[in-house]
Amino acid sequence: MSTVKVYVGMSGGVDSSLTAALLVEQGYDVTGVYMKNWTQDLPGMKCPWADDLADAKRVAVQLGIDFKVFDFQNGYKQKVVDYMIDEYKNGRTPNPDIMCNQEVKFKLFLDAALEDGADMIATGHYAQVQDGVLKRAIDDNKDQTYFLYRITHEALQKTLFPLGAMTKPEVRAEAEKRNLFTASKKESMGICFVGSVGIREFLGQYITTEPGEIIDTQTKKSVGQHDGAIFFTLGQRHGLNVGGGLPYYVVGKDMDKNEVYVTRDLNDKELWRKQVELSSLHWIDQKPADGQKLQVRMRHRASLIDAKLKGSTLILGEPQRAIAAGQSAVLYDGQVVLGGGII
RNA sequence: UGGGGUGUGGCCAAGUGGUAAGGCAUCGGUUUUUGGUGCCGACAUUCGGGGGUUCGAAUCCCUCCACCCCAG
Repeated sequence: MSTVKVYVGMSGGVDSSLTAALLVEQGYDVTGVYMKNWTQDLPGMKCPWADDLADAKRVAVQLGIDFKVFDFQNGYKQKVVDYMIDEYKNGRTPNPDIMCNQEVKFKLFLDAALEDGADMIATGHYAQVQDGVLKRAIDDNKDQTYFLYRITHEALQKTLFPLGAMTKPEVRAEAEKRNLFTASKKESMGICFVGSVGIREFLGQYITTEPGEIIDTQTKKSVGQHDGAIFFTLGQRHGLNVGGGLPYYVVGKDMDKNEVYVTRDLNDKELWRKQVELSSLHWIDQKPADGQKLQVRMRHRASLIDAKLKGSTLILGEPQRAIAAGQSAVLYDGQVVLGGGII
């Protein structure tokens, strides 16, 4: 039988570098692909993508595999960046990385790879896949399934996650053992295209904002002014610039009035939810039964908590803090990722 | 220009003779793919101004200034 052709998404980090190395060792016909996503080139700001591309290429050369660059700038801008900006405009708090996986990595990239002759794709995600079923990674600490719940069953059938059974320290060690150029590269964080600018400044470039009142819900009085309600999300503490006494936390906002509501009460009802409505439900394999006992993760790296889904209402076993509209609830049945929805 | 009160870093606030707590905010770092949270660190040579007493004062005295309350 002929060898399976796998296209590996290489970001220039350790994880995807080792992913490619492992696949080569396992006998696959590997091609490295750097996805050129949309970035914002600001004067005076150094964009790391060029370095990442160079790193990815360097590793590919090291491994002796083919290397390509796929340009997804337009798709990425439309599906991820614009989505994010729109959500913020509507007063919500989106998760662009989930959208990036759904729309770019496991759609655009997958399609482009297949078109280019690949049989499968692979990425350095910490997750496991088995017969099109997504499962949590062995390394609980690194599990990235939260970001992957909106991938389709079909896409997963053509996907490999070679790192799913490894822990991060093992990955580092194996990368070092192979002298991969990226072995000790620092972990990347934050929204890639926003870079070091910060979400505030980024949004500020696409949306004109006006100052508005910050209102204490306990006293109903204004305690200060903000520079745009769009910049604040549920549970947020910093950036209000209001001093004195105890800290204030955002408990809500009114985009039309451009008002941000805050409280000093850590137990404020708005801050703790035990029930949330989900929309845009997505199931990888099949929908769980109504009322079935499940586990849910309300944010990346949060622990799994018991929950039940009735219709589109998610009932949590214990109250969760600062569950903002636009964020995702990802449902699990043990190790299996069922899918989830947007709050 | 009658009586009372207050004035400590951007904000709140300890400290009443012994050489400026703490909190909030802010800034930086960190939590190893979102927002946010949390955590760690930095942050007043100076206590409304000016004199004086004292070995030594934010703390005592004098005086000026500012603000608040009550009265009229």
